[in-house]
Amino acid sequence: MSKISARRKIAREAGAADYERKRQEIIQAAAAVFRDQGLGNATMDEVAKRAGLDRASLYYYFTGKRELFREMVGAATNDNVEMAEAIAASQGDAESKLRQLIIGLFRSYERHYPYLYVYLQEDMDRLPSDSSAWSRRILDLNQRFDSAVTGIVGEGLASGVFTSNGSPKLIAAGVLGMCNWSHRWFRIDGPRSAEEIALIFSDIVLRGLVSSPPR
Amino acid sequence: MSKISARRKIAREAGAADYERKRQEIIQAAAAVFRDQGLGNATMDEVAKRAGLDRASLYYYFTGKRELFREMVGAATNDNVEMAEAIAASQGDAESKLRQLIIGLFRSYERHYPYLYVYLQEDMDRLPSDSSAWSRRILDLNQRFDSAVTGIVGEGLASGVFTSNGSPKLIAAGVLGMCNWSHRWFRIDGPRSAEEIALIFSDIVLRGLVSSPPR
DNA sequence: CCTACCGATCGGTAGG
DNA sequence: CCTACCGATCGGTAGG
Repeated sequence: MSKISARRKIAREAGAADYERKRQEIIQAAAAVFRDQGLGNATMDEVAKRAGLDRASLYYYFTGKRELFREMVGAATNDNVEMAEAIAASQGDAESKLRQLIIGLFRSYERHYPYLYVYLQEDMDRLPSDSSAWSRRILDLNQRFDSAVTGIVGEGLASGVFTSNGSPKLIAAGVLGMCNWSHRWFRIDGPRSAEEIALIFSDIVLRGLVSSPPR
Repeated sequence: MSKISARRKIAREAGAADYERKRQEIIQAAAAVFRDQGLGNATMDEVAKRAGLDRASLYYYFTGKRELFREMVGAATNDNVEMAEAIAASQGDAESKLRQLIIGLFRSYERHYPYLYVYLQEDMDRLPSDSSAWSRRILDLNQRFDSAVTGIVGEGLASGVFTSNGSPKLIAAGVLGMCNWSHRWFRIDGPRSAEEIALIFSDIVLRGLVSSPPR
């Protein structure tokens, strides 16, 4: 019996719900391990221990480490891009859009914790070169996300709402860096919520970008 | 001095210079590989290829991958901390200090390229747990660096030069994130010099932090 | 006896 | 879901 049909059989007998629940448990456990150790250093043995089952059993639910990683970051990154594109396409000036984006991003980090951080801490350019459909999709998502942010900044500069010597791309890189670097220090049980942090950061960035009224 | 010992001395001196030169060549090659692949994924074989010698020969010059990494990032991080502490201890208000720090940091990235990026892209908390003297030293340097930056921000808030709802630590994390994330996108042969980028970023951050005069 | 290596192979561990 | 095990690969080291 093939792996797929074995899965189907189990799914029928024990219920697809159990199978799926177990998968989610494993993803949770794996995410904690990946976050702590990094994808490369993390071992499947460690994941198994954290999930409370034998290492070999992981391969019943997932084809391997790579699939585990992909499933945990795929949905989260997708959400993220949709959020950014919705904000970019919305009504309002660039200032409010950029603020919404920073807030949306931090909320996303919190809601999907730690999936997006697991993703952020891996440099996709450096992951074992693999021109798979997944890699191409995630690269496309990344580009769309960057485009949305760069677009908002560019809009702000063009309309005169923002003032800066930097290009939209460079400014976007700065703002995103400020947010993304939080993967090194943000803790879900820390003193500040993601939203509080987002507000403070967006205050700084927007005061820094928004053109001062003439005095 | 006997003929023999004279010869030995010359041989030793010429050898030592060659030896040191060779070491530096290897460090250069290894830095490029570590930067491209990340420390964990990089193989000594790749380093050897890039350096143009046999893999086994690397072990004549370095005890291993770890020593290679340490030597390349050690000096650079040390410079960095001294720079930050000198700025923190200097005359001037927090605004000019923070600007100097951002500029100093980007200059440092450029000058030590890619050593500091090799360091930044590794999460020291996650490197194979090793409470060696080196690890303790580098951790201490990190703390001193953060303290210097946090100190400058705190000084700015306390003196009223800066206005923000954020703590010095949080603001410092934001500013440093903006700079540090450049390890993902800054290229030494890119369109902007490190200094240009630093000026643009510090304009944004400082306009965002410096208290507006009452209108 | 030291230097700068090389070809071959070790022990240990990873994913599967 | 486990026990036993593989093929491959890595960092590091032996003798010459």
